[in-house]
Amino acid sequence: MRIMTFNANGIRAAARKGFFDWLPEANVDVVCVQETKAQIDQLSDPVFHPEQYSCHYFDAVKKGYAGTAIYSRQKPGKVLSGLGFEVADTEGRYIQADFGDLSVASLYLPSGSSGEEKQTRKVEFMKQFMKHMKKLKDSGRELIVCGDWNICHKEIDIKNWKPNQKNSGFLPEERQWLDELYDNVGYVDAFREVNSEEHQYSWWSNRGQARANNVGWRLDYHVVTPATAAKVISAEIYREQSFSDHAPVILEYKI
DNA sequence: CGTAATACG
Repeated sequence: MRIMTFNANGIRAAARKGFFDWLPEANVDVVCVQETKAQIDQLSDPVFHPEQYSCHYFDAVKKGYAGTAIYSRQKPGKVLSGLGFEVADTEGRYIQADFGDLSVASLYLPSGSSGEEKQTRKVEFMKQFMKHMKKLKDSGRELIVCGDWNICHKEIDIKNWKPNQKNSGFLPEERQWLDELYDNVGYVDAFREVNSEEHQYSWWSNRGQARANNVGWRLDYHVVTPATAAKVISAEIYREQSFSDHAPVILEYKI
């Protein structure tokens, strides 16, 4: 099973740049999209409902903002939208599709980079989301939470770690929250199971020549249960595919 | 500076 996570930064913009033309070539079974920045009535064009896939969108109430989606070749047994708290539910930040014993989710964790109030909201979301992850762990289901986590975990995951230690996305408390998720709650950064290379980034600033020079951050993860981590075959970031300021990240699993 | 609607990342 091949699964992609992709922050589209506007699914309509990504479509114009050829994302849906490339999709068949990517040959994935599940696509987890973040920042669709559109509401379902703005996505009536068939391009946004590729034929081979069962497509589910979860939009923000606010127009042109946030939103997640899941496309899957197999029709999900069940789709869950939201998490039961305000920010997740009104901003379309979490959608989960269940396939038998396996759940695959698309997460768009809030960004805190545009000010102190946004950072406070992000931290509050993180707190609530940790509870959700603990609950899911206890359910014993096999789980793959794909998405834009908006946190860089380690020095290896960011080009310039030193000057970014006081910037949202690489704050010590954010990195510690991921430590907690991995070391104590028991999840695994699936990408790092098979890929320990440096310079593996999934997001680059639009400013300057950041992407051309690969001055980036790894923010887009597949966070999985240990049993699933043992099934990772390969992990690749498609930096050359410029549909968005994020790159698609595809993992292949023995599922 | 790009995306999409005048904010947000």
